[in-house]
Amino acid sequence: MAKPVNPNPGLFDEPADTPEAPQAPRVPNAAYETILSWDALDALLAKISTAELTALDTETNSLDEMRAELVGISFSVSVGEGAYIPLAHNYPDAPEQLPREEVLAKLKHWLENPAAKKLGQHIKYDRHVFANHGVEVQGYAHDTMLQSYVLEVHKPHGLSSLAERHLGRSGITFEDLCGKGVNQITINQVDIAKVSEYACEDTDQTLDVHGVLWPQIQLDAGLGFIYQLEIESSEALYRIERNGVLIDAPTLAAQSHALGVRILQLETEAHELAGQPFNLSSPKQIGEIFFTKLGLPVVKKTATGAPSTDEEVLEKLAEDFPLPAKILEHRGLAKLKGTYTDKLAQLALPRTGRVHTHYAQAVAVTGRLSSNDPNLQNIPIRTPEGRRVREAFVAGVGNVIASADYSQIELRIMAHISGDAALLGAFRDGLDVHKATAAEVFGVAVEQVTSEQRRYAKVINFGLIYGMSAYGLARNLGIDNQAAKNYIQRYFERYPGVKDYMDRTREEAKAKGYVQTVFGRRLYLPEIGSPNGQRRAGAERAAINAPMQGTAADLIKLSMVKVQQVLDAEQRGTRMIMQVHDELVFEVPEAEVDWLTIEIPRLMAGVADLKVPLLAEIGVGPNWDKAH
DNA sequence: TAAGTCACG
DNA sequence: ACGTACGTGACTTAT
Repeated sequence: MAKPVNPNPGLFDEPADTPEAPQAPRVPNAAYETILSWDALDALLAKISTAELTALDTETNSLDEMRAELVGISFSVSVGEGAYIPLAHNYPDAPEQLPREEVLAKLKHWLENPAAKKLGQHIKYDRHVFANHGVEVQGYAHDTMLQSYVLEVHKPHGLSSLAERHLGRSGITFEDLCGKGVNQITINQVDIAKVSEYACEDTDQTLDVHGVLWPQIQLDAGLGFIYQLEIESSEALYRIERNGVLIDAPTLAAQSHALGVRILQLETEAHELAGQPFNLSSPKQIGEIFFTKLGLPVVKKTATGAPSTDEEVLEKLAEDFPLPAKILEHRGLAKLKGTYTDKLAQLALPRTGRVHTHYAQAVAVTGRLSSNDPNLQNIPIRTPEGRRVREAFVAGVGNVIASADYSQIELRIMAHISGDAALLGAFRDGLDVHKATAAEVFGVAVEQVTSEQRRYAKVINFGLIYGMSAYGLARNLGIDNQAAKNYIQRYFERYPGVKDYMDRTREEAKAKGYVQTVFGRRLYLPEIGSPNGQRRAGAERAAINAPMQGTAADLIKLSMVKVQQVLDAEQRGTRMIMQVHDELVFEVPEAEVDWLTIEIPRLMAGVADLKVPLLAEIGVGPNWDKAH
């Protein structure tokens, strides 16, 4: 039977998949107020000044937080109520609004007062928006997005999802207001009454969601600790994003040009070898040329059954044929040019030449950050040509770049959690851990370990962190299954504590449906009980990896918070400018280099007292490449 | 919008 | 017998 058409989607939709969600009656709109006079603003200010906690939200003309301008501000101090101050609605015949800068001047004291406690959904964004108007908001105590991330990392964290899931409330959507696709308009072009309803609903629902989630967090000391860490990290991340990183555009342009010349040359050569023109960037067309026209052997297939042309396949085919090598080189260079050397300078702010990434704090299920627009966490380093991109990450006049990274952080965490005596001993003795592993697995003295054996041990150690199988290890080392099995068996004989940890973790995941980091972050594994063996096995591997990756994420967040706190307290000129999972990058006045090279590693190593020492190493140079 | 590929830790 | 290493984001092609 066909569902009846809903004339007003979003407003009256039933929550589809949350039978446990309570059904609250829709809030009467009468309690939502639009502020258009100074008297009304004064009354609002009086109200929020005495409130215990105020939900605060901005409406803007852009999702790009560095460029977004305020269109209006909404507030709620009790559930069911709300107030909206329209500031920059400029459609034809829009009512006269209070002047934006004067309103902000009036609100500035309250906004910047740390004692005036505030709540928001994704507060890092709003911090940027206010900062764009010269206001540095203080007193942000809560963020419902981060509450959800801490409590239910595997579920969506958008406000509308939270309101549906926890309150059974729905509301006006952004698309209802502004449309979508090419016809989408910005919120300043939308009727004030409609936006007021929408904006008040946002702060109202935020306060309402907070009332449900915050008590749940308070029930568990570990979750409370992690939540506080997330709140403090949010501010540190805001500072990093705001600082941005200086990009040397001419260097990138020169690299782009050189890459372009070589790419064209490779195209010509590839077309000649193929006997016809084709698009070297199209795996489909490569497949046709390789496997249909030239009759090359199919090495492996993709997820959808098509013959694969990925790097591994091309390497293999390049042993016997000339064309795959051309494509391989073309792929690499086109990736560098298209993703990095062409793009990074475009994303810099013209006035400052700095790029400002966005760190997503509630995306990665392990507790890690992710970085986007641009992603500064996947800048090349593994090949010499790629690594040159890092030469374009530079410091301003009188400054240098410093990079501090945790050494072997995940293996150290594995040693801590497992308590394995041999692994703990290796770290306590300051050994080269891969070499030590090789000595154990191959049964030779540490001094006798060959570079080949060390390389094997390194792959094994990585494999352990990823919850490897013999099959996976065999593929990675290019050895047969039985040999891989033997290595793993040998490893577990030498490091029985690690074996126990792996077994315990699988059991814990199955019993509880989640695993935890050292600091109490929970990582849910919905597929751990799946009847599908493949999915279940995947969840088991994730269960083994998550405590290590997640604890490492906790540690670097602790470091970011601590380091920023010290930089502020000592009024240093050093600025934190990037985070890359186990690495923090700084722009440092030359006069502070001596201080920083001692103090940052000390701070990073000191954020936690584990059964193994933490080690952070730091390098300094004129650019990010030379700082390693 | 999905698929394939590849950049990072 | 199965057939994958854990976690991300961006680009290009093709539908």
